[in-house]
Amino acid sequence: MAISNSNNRFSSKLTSQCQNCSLSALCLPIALADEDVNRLDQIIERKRPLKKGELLFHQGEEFNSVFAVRTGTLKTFNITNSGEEQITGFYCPSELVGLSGIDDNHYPISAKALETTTVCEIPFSHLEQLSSQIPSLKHQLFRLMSRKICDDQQMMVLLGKKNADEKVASFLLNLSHRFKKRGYSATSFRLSMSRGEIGNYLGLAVETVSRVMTRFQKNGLIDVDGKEISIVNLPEMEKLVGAAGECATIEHV
Amino acid sequence: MAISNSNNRFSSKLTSQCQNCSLSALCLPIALADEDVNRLDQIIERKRPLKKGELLFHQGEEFNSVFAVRTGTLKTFNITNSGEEQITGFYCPSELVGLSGIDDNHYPISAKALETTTVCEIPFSHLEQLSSQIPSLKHQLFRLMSRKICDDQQMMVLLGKKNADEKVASFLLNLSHRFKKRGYSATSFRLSMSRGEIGNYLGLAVETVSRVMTRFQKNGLIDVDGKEISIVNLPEMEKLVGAAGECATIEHV
DNA sequence: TTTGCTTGATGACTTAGATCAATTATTGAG
DNA sequence: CTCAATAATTGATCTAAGTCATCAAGCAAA
Repeated sequence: MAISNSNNRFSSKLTSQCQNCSLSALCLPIALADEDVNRLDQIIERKRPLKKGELLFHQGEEFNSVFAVRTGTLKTFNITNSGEEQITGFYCPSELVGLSGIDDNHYPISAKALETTTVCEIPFSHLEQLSSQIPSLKHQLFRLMSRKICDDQQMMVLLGKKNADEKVASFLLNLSHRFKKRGYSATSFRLSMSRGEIGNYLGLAVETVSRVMTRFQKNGLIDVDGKEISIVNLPEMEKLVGAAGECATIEHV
Repeated sequence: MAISNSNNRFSSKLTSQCQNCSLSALCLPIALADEDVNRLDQIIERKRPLKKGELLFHQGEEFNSVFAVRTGTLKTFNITNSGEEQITGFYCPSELVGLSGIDDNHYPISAKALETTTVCEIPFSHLEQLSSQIPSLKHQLFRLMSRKICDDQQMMVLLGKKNADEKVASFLLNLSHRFKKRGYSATSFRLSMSRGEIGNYLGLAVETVSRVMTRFQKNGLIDVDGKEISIVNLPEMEKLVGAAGECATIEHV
């Protein structure tokens, strides 16, 4: 029940947010055992909201917790030797941030709020301990990490092999699928990141992102109004990306 | 003792190969408890060697095991919708392949031998079970997966932000560090992959890889003789890549 | 040894996307 | 609401790296 409100803490009833949480697969299968749900629920801290631009954690900081986004959006990035920022991911509600810090006990990236954002903090040592007692919890953790590896590798394919059109289309469809999975519209949503951030993430210049999106609109693939996006011709977009089939692209957590 | 010979199975003495294995951190801390080492050792299967070009597992196949490379080299790749191969990684002795299959119980990639290669097969269900009984084993598994996430993200930075020179230099230094870590020369080694495979992995055309390496040689950075590589001017190469500092680049498992 | 067959190197040319520059929208602080 | 600051669009040019083409060097089969 990572994403429930505190006043539900000791209730076995799940809030609607919980049901869409990436941790739900982690919580729900064991929801029957109220005491387990409560044990998990009790290690989770709800933090005060982050304002736009605030850091959740920064590159090099000691790792203690992973975080589930409750509302809002985060980006993760690292600062390269040449001082530029390289965005490595965007995190929507119900997604988990910080797993890369487990290895050497320090976060290798920073996480920053793109808008007002609330998160659940899950102290990793507690989670790990609890996972010893609840095998299905441990298995879900392995699965989550495996999924992340899978997704990152799809991103490598995108960066290494795709052209600008395919990159932008993949990006939009990926967001679409993530929204849909959580019960929001798959065809109409708001981008919480700037064009510059999209370009940075996709390995493209801002201008290229802008041009591609304008062209997509001209060709009737999407409808752009600032940060509001509608996918008008979903099949054509999917054709552009190259249909489904690849790993967990579509199932991006 | 993932990488020991079978005749050492019931001995608590670790072979030298074991000591350099990525699983050693996973084995050695518990080496004191002979019975634990034996328990781990007993679930591991040594497979017959793979010949060059043979598949260890293929994209879509049911996931059952992760594999530790004992000798030789593997590449992992997936076939994109357009039918091209995209290489996602190279695996040297002591490195672990297959973690991306945990998520949906099927490997999302294929793994192929670049030369005669032997691996230890570690049935994941057994490993997971054992990890319930040995907390340090579980922790090491989390760390290994976290490390992989970290490394893949560095690869994303490489693909998204670096130019051809930086890509090739990063690649060579990464190999160098991995060899060094295992007690081999950091400055002189043999590439088991073709120029084409390097290019595919780095998001470059074969010709570009070839030209960059030739230029590096002209500038006295490296010495190339077919697949044999010597890094002549390590400091200059490191400067080219942009020094250390980033995540686990240098600590690539 | 000869005949492919594959891999790598190198030159000539092309191009996708970057960079530079100038406008035009948005945003948000006071 | 107003105005500076920031973000997005659009056009003109430039360039890093891709593509195409050729040749040389290994290597394997016969």
